[in-house]
Amino acid sequence: MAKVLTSREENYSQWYNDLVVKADLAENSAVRGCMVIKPYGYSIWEKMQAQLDKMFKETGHSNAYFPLFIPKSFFSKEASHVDGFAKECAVVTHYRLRNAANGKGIEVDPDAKLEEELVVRPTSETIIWSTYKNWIQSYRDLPLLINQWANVVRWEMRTRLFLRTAEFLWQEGHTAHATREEAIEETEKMIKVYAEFAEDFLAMPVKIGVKSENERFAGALETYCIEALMQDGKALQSGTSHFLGQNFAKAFDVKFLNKEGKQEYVWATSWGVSTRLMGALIMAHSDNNGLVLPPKLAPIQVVIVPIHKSAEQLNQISDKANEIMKQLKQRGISVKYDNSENQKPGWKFAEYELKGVPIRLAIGPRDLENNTVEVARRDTLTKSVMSLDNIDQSLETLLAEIQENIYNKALKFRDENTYQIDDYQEFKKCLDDRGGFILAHWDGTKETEEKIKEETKATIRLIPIDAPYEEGKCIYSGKPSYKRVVFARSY
RNA sequence: CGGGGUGUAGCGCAGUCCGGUUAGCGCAUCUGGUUUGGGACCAGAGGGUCGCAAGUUCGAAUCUUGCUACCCCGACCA
Repeated sequence: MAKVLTSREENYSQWYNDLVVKADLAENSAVRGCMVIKPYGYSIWEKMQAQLDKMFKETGHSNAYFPLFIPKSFFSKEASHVDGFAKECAVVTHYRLRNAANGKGIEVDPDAKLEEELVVRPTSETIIWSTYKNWIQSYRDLPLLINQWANVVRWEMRTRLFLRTAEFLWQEGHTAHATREEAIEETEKMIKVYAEFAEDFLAMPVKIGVKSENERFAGALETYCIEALMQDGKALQSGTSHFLGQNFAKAFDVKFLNKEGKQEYVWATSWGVSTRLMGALIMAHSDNNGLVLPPKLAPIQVVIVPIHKSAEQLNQISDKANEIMKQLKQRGISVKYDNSENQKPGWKFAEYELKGVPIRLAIGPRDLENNTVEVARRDTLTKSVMSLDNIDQSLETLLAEIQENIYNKALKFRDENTYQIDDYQEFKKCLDDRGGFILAHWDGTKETEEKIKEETKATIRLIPIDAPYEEGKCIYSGKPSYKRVVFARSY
């Protein structure tokens, strides 16, 4: 087989880059740091969107849309928020171009300078809370549960397709509540929605927890997150949910009249997942033959490849393929029949493996005689021959099995790469040799976390919310600690 | 943003050091034929402002300067 991918063992990041491009998911664009998401990649994103959107609606949220541009002054209203984002904001300063004086090309018209510069949103808390001020007067207006699907811009120095790009697509939920308790409950509810989505659809096990102060979202009192382990032993933050307290309510003066007739500041949350999930999906499951997609997110779940010598044979195979397609479609299974003459079957086999199609059917003259079909699984790369009787039922079952198998494989990998470590030398050695999640004691101080980061490049990925009480000593300082936190090197 | 590398046909590359016919090769594409159970074969054809812009020169893919994009390593971040 012709080699199209760099192998994981040879160069993991090159493997990732090759895969994104060769599987037709995305490519770099003419704009620095920005990607073009190609149709095949975008259709995976659309599947993610559809499912998440459904889950948001089920939990009572409605979609809305807020502007891309945010007046600069809004940004400075919440001090820690501006600190967090100031270094990576794109700013619009002018609103007009003109023909260049020398007659060549165009230039920014210096006379068209904006009175107030506009920040291209890196996130929308400020524009949304300035709006919520007008929407909220009474406790009867609460809770306010809004989500928006949008693009945001963070001017990153170093970008990688899907994992970190200057512009990316995401959803951001922004909710307003009457009480602290209710807001915390919302924050926790949504991180659980993300975890459920990651596990059931991405087939990717995640750990849930809260961020340390260092890693917390700028402007939040508490940041909950889900973290997944990639095949190279690095962690990937895959979703965050923030309890914002009353910080934004105070910054934008959003108050409500409670049942007792008193003015109170509103309690806030925000939560988001992005096209980074595409990166997670790729790095969680794929192999040296290409993408491995969980059936629930695969744009094509079943592909049928005909194998024939004569045109007459092809006709017979096509009849059979059409029958199968009809049955599969009735079950809501997406299926493609690739009868193109351009490529030989072998080429097609490799191509659909590269693209991660979960099941491939091959039908040839032998199958016509025996009323069978050759079924190849992408997750195990195994082939078997199945009867065409009830093939739709068999394949539906197989898709579910593949979904489960992919999850179990990822779970096994994560468990095998999660270590309890109590010795700092061993901690460092583990990071260098194997990576993975390291459960270790930490004294709870910022200073210790920063020292560890400096010396090992590992950060606290999360503090588990359900960690058992366990007396121990901080791996770095030796001070007392009562639960283990999760360390890892991360993306 | 710092250090290093790369940019020549859709893709992968040679040519650049040491300037000089008409800029090559493989894959892909198109045409015709033979093929088809794991990336087929033969024959022919099309496709290039050599990343962009200046400069040096009789002459630039090749030398000089600036810019730009991508890749790798750092710092920063989802």
